[in-house]
Amino acid sequence: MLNRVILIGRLTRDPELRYTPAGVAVAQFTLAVDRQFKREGEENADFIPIVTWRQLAENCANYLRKGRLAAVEGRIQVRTYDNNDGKRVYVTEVIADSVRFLERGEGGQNLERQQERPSHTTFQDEGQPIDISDDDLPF
Amino acid sequence: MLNRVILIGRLTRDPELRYTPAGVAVAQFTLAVDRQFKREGEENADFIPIVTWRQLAENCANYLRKGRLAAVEGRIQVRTYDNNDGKRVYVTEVIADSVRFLERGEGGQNLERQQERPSHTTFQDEGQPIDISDDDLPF
Amino acid sequence: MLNRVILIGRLTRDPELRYTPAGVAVAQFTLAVDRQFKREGEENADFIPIVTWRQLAENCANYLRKGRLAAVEGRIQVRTYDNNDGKRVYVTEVIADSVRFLERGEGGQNLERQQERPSHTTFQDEGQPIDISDDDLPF
Amino acid sequence: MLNRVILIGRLTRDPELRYTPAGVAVAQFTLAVDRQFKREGEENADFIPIVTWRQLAENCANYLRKGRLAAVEGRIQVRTYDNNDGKRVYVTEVIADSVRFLERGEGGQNLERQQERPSHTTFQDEGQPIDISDDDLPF
DNA sequence: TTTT
DNA sequence: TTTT
Repeated sequence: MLNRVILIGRLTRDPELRYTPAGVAVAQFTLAVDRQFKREGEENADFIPIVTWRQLAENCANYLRKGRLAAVEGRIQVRTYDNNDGKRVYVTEVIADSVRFLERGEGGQNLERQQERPSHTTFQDEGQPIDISDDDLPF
Repeated sequence: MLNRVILIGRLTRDPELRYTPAGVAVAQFTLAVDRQFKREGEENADFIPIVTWRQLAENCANYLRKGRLAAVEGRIQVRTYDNNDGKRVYVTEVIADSVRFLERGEGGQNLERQQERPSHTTFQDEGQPIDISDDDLPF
Repeated sequence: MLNRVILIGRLTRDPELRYTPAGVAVAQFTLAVDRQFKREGEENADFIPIVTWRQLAENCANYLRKGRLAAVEGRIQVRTYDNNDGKRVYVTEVIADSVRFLERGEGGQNLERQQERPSHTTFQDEGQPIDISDDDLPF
Repeated sequence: MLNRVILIGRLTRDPELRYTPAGVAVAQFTLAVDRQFKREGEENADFIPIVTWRQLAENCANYLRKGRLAAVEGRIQVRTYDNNDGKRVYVTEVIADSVRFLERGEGGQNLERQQERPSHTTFQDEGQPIDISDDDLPF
């Protein structure tokens, strides 16, 4: 069925790049998406965890940095696992199939990895889902 | 910033209708959204919690039932609270501003509340967010 | 950049299936998408032309019929050509990459082609755009 | 039914602000939305006409300029009218209900109207559609 | 040229 | 009629 999410927000930290045991790249970061209406005594943003795979993961790790504005297109995924206390935990993430960098990287931290970075480029994930079980996941 | 979600799926149960202390209607239900690609030994759907407010909540409670197909438009919201063990818990929900009923209700459980129900109608939330804190929430 | 469209509506006619000179399937149909607010003396729907390619085109031609409810995901494309009077004409279409059939086909016209039709299935286009010029287009 | 469009692109010109006979503000501009895949001998962008109403129209006219990057959320609308030669003409536009300015205005043309302009602000249309017929339209 |  |  249909499951589509489009977000524009800023990264709360640099993306974290890892690899599955099978060697597939995964990058994770959190988008702070400002809310339209602000209320007293409340956060004014939603902090939404984003997951990207394969080449898109590597591009995000190479070109995105904390504070940068990005547009993310993807789908909501709900993972579930049992924690140490035997309680079921629900993890909701957006699996991105496209990430657009809305600002050029002009300085900032970790610049060394940003040398060849593009500005205003869209990166796509073109892959099918990978056959991994949750315990293969590097996080 | 931009935060938009569009889902099509089926209700896993009848919607639950409650009221805030201030008397504002809230309805909750879960949408089972089938995944595009199926993998071995895994759920083939994401179960996504939906929240609706005001008149839209009442319409959902009146006209939607377990198993029905619906299209939901809204935004991702991440709530956070500390549980009994003093652990921070993250709750991710889709706050709907429009719900479209994609099937007429023709029988099924709880029919009594469905007498005047429409088929293929879209209901909208037209309101601003309500000023409630988390402990006002009836769930 | 980002260009995303999501529509739910009914087909105004059966899809038209054609082939480019190179043998690539193209299907076209129009979705009638009801407007939220109705006004006096006006159409109550937008009639939006949809184009699908390759296997998705064949699936639409095989399983979709006039009057059926469908969800379409795609992007807006604006083609331009010069007509007989030497005037520039703008054609706006939605190029679909996914079509979901929201009703099973239970009779209706052209039933012969509907024998094996699925209900509530999503079909995807997985292809890259094809290298054709406008005069290769079979319409 | 559902009719949702999300675009990110650049304005091809400054917005044009007009008023209906009843005094309602309308702004129009065109978004150049780069295509994902480029093909030989073809435009690499779709040029999509955007219409905004009321306060949102005034904000666009005040703060958006040619070349600026913007995110637009809205719906596809197809208008139809008969031209001088008695031919039916179809006009497809995106009626925006939210426009986000993705770049601060830092110089450029027509700066005088940009003094108090915000950066990275989202403006919303909150109105119902206005009861106008096509010949009231100022364009 | 329009669907329910 | 098109933007970077």
